[in-house]
Amino acid sequence: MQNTKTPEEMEAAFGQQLRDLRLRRNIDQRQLAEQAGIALNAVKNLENGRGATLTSLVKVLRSLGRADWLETLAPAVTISPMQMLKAKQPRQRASKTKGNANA
Amino acid sequence: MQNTKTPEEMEAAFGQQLRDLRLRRNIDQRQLAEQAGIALNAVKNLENGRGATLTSLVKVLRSLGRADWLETLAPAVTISPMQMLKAKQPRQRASKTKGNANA
DNA sequence: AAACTATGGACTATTTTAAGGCTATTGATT
DNA sequence: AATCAATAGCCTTAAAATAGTCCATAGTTT
Repeated sequence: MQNTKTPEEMEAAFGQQLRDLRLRRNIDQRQLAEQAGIALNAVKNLENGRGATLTSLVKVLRSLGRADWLETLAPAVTISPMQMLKAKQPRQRASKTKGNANA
Repeated sequence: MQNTKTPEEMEAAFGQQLRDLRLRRNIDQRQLAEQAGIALNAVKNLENGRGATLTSLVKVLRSLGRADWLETLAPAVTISPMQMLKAKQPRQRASKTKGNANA
């Protein structure tokens, strides 16, 4: 069962979360824009899911004190020193062999 | 103690995580771009932190099966039905009173 | 209910990114 | 070590986002 949301819907829902974060801190869009160092319009775009750049998002997250969230996408896999010795270095490019490695 | 990373560095580090996700699935940038329905260059931009749109990011996350991550930014606060009765409806706009509500 | 003000929406100019193609590099494979 | 293929980088054009301003709408406050 996959998510049926369209990218547009996902952006809008995401914008709502940003808004929630901002409101919990009780600051208005103008203040946030100023703190983040971007235009008020950029904040509006983000919250309304009307298109934004990753740069704007990052700056806003920093301002909201949630920059750490960006690091939670692909948590680094930690292995023991013993395993480390055996392990081959991680792949830097996708491999040719069609049979793909893992899920 | 705050993070000293610049927005640029954060974008680059984030791009690296995207790359990690992709490599774990062992697909190349071209395939990912195709699946996501965006240009190969957009994928490069994302992974190298050279500027990207939120739309591109969302499409890529969908393709990588990590769209759910987008919903983890501001988890909705759940309260009991009893609390619900007392609770005032959440703020829709930042308040004027300078004393801000919560951290 | 009246006043106040945060937010949405539109508009224009400017900057940035997407798209598509092409080459150079370099990791991976045999 | 030689080949093959994934990726970086650059170019041009089109599309999209930013910035700045103004006004309309609608929460909030008094």
